[in-house]
Amino acid sequence: MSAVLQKNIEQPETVKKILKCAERLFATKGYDAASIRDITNEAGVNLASIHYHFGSKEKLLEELLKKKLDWLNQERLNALLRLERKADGAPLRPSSILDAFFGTLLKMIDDKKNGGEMFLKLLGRSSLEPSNLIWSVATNQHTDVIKRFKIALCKSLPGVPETEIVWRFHFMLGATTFAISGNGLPALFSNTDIQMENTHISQKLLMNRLMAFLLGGLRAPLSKNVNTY
Amino acid sequence: MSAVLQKNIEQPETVKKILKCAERLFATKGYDAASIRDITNEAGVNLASIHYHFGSKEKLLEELLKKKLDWLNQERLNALLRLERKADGAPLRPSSILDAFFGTLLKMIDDKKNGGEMFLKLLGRSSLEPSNLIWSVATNQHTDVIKRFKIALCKSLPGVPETEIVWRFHFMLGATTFAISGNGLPALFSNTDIQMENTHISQKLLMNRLMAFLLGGLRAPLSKNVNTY
DNA sequence: TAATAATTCAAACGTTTGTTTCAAATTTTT
DNA sequence: AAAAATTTGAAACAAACGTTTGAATTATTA
Repeated sequence: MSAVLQKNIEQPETVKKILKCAERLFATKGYDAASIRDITNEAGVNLASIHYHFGSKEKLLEELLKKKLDWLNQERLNALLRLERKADGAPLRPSSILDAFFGTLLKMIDDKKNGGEMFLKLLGRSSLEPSNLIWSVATNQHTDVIKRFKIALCKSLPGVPETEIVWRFHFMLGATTFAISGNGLPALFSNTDIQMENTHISQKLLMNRLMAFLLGGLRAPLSKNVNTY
Repeated sequence: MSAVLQKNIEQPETVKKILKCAERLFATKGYDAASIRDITNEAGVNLASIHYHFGSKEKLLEELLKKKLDWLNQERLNALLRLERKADGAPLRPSSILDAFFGTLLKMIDDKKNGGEMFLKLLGRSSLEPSNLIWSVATNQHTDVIKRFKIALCKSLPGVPETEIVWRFHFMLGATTFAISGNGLPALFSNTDIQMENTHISQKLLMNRLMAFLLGGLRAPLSKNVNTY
């Protein structure tokens, strides 16, 4: 009987090994370029085991993303609820909201045991891929979490139109994605006079830098022409 | 004799058709997913013509990116030089510099004739791809242009450390990339209460929004902890 | 117009891809 | 211990991939 049908009862050794290697290979080589032979070879399991345990290569990626996204958005929601409980009805500070949303994400970088950095690279890559698989695994739970953050931001920034906040949310996602998986800048400035601390980016330092940037962008004065559309 | 060796003498009809279709297909499906059969079929040319005219599929992508990047960075440089000539030695306003760099990029969206929007999507996608092909076509000319902008920003923002400016440059690139090729947000907020004008984003409106955000991020107060590294 | 070069064409090449098959091995249940 | 279900294993599958070939065709040159 195929194991695809019975889920979450236990995680056999083989499944764990596949998930771990698939995560790293998808992140480093990209989904298309990482073949299931690469994955099974590196995991030391049989070629057919991916189809046996997951059904297909695409299902494997979906499960990978879904599992971590579920966890991430639950963490985000918890952080937001904690803030709102403490604020007791009052609007939150924008920096607190960003910290709950993007800070929770960035904290995963240092989760080496669970391959946090690999996941973040994979997440960033998937966000721009045309197949849009990242959004196909977005459940109602995820969109609900996003919506709660949007509402919190609107309350936190009265006077800024909701549409504007949504756009800036979008921009912040882009900046964060590049901050995580952007291999662009180091390459761009290699062999020049800038020395980047890119061998291992300290999560705390990167987070401080990114947060200052995001907050500045989020709170930027509105363009005069925005409402003349 | 292979046409790969003799360049820029003229652009046969076949080459133009290939470039046009390849640009759109690479942008919409991604480099891996867009097969040379897709391209040649849609272009109405023979399967072998890609190898005859370009040498390989990868060379085709390289040529595609290189041609437009050359043009883009030349435009950027011209805009910057124009600003510096007018300023006559004085530091430029940050908004002017961002306008020269990112504004020049965003203007390409409306260049329908030359498939500007398709190129921008392709550019954004390529930036995060692990193969890092986008940086392999970066000539000295390109890095020189980037470096000039970095210097201009440093002059424009005394008191902000160069390293910080480089990072914020990185963040701005990410936000801009998502602004262009981010299919994330519309999907995220579909079926909700937000209506996005996403069928065709007005370049001018998007640019105003993005510029306000970038400028806010660039000029954000420095995080206290940044220099305690 | 004859000769030469450049281009197009259909067909096939050898790999690699994700997937399937079915028997062997292992684990679990009875 | 016997039986049943689950998991692994090696091999092969069909399809799609980028690439190559060599003859036919078109364009250029002499």
